[in-house]
Amino acid sequence: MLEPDGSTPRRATISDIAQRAGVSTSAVSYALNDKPGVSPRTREHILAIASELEFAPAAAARMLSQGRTDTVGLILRRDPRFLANESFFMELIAGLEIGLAEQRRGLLLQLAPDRAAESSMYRQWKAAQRVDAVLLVDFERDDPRVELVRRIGLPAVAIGDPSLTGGLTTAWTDDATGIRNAVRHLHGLGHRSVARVAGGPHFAHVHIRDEAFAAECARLELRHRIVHGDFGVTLAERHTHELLDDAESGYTAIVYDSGLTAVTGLKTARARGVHVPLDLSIIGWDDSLLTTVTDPPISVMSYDVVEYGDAAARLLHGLLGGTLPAAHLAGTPTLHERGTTGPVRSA
Amino acid sequence: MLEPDGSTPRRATISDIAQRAGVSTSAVSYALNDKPGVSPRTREHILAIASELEFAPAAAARMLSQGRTDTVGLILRRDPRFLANESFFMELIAGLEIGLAEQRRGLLLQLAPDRAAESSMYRQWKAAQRVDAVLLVDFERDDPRVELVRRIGLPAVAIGDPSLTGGLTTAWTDDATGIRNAVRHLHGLGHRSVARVAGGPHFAHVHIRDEAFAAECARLELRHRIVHGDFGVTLAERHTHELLDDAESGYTAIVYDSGLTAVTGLKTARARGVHVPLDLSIIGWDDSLLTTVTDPPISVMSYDVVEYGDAAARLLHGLLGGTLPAAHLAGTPTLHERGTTGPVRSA
DNA sequence: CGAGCCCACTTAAGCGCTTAAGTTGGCATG
DNA sequence: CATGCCAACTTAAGCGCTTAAGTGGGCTCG
Repeated sequence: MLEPDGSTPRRATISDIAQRAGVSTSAVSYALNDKPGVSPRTREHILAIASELEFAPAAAARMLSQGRTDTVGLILRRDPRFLANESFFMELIAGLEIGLAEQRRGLLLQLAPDRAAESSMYRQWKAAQRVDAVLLVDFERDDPRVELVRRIGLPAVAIGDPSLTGGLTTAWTDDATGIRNAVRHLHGLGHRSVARVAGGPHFAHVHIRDEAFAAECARLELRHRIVHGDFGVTLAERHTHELLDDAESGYTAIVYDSGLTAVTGLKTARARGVHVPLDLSIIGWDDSLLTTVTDPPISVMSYDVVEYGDAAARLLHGLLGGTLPAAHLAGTPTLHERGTTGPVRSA
Repeated sequence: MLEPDGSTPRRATISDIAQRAGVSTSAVSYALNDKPGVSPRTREHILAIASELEFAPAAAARMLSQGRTDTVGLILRRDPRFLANESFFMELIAGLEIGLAEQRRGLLLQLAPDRAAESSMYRQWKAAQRVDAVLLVDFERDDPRVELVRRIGLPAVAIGDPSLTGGLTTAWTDDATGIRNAVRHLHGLGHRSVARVAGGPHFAHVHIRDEAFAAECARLELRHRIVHGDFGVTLAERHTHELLDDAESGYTAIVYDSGLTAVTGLKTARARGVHVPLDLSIIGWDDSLLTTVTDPPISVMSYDVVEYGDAAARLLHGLLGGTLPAAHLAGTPTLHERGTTGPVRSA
């Protein structure tokens, strides 16, 4: 493909095709886009030449004249150093890619250090028409992005609970039902005093799990308690100690809000000589290698995140196709029982 | 920002600015791009109007007339389901983003199911001028992508060992020196019989580590052996058993090629009643949560992957700026000693 | 004091597509 | 056999920028 002089050849344009085929560029355009206006014979001829030249329409030219980019944006507002700790994002991205690939759309990825940077990036993308739509993750309560994308007219698909996405097209997982099932399961095993080590309460999903957890415990008349941390190791450890110190309450099960905190809880309990699961049952959240390599492996509430991403991509396709915004349930976390849950040791 | 009728306002173009400022569009263009041709007074005036209108140049128009997209592409040829297992990629992406953000470039991310799909995506990107350059990861020996990007004239930065990237601009980490140091460290601890549980031998970095490992062991007159797997749990377990079964060789240390395999090795040894690190020292590769949550935490060879990505982004900037291709050392894996390495138990 | 020069602009062309609005020539129709 | 119509095209305009090539007026300088 190199020219005699060693330079890269000029890429083919529709004009080149037109010239070779002896037609106008518009005929070529019609043929390539499968639109009426050319005879089957001519169309085939044009298509043949196009493929011979390995033609692909210049993305920029298409964008400019069509006003669409076939690209969607995703901004992750996370510390780059900790991003990799959450396999959730990588799985979500994987799922998104699967869905987007089918739609022949690309994914423009960006990290933002803070909320201001994130917002200005959305504005920027909108103003520069860099993306056709965006995906919103990591919802918080009263998330300002809902209002923002609406105001600037940037199509968006939210990945989070519908109660917080303000009517945007939403892909969600039913965490409330999930945690209710977790509580019920523990209740069934004989646990009567359970705790929850939660993430930051400003996160929407944390709040939702809080409410459902408390409600279900109350319904089943379980003694219960929730402590809020930040998904980090330090607080998870401290909170686990706190709960285990509380002999009066005698918690026999703890539900953690992530895989990492659950692992931390397991180690902490172990270090105190508390046997898991005989003395204490532990349930984590979200499946990952982390929770499977411990000894014993940790029982977790989880759902298929890759599929979740795929579902979001489909919703996005619908949205851009004109479907009206709606929430779409993409899964309910299910208990994957492994080695850290069991019946209460008979007193 | 909504019009009275509820529709989104038309975004501002340079014509709008030109009109308001009472100048031509070219004057606006010169002003916005900081080029000569407008007086400071006019420039300021134009800039003021632009910011008032929240103007951002249409990316597509820019691309079309400039022939550049300010976007770089990254294709990951990995099974979406397993992608998240390697925190490496997420960290690398994080690093890339840091570097790219400074250059005001975006990252177009794509997953590919196989090599054919990957190759055709590069061609596609090149033909459609979707990206200015690409980043190449996961190098294999005789990697066909080196030839491909050269032939189609797609600027590329390779992330891998220079011996395999065929003269492309390359960011690399010195795995050979890394593993030599690991071997030396073990030797210093008194180990005289060491093994290596490696990943798939078609991977470039695996091969490089193999060679350096063998050479260093030979130099230090250590009994040694390498077994090749696939970075997966099943083979890692089998191989660990195999090595520990080999009483004659009496391996007292095993170096694994990843975090996951090291964790697997630790579990396997434990299950056999082999004490780590008293009976067996274990070294993993690449830092991740996985290796820190085990008990004991695993000693690993690692380097700063985020920085690695950042370095790659910088190289890319240079490449697009006309710097000649060169290899750039971005780090040497260093031993992070934690709980799985120790002196040989005196016999 | 006129020639020439340069600064600060404008005009116009072009990037590679899409698409609305012509323009044919062939055919059926009354 | 003139009329009209439709399929199969072409022409031309436009998307929103960049930039090479003008243009005119104020200035310097001999």
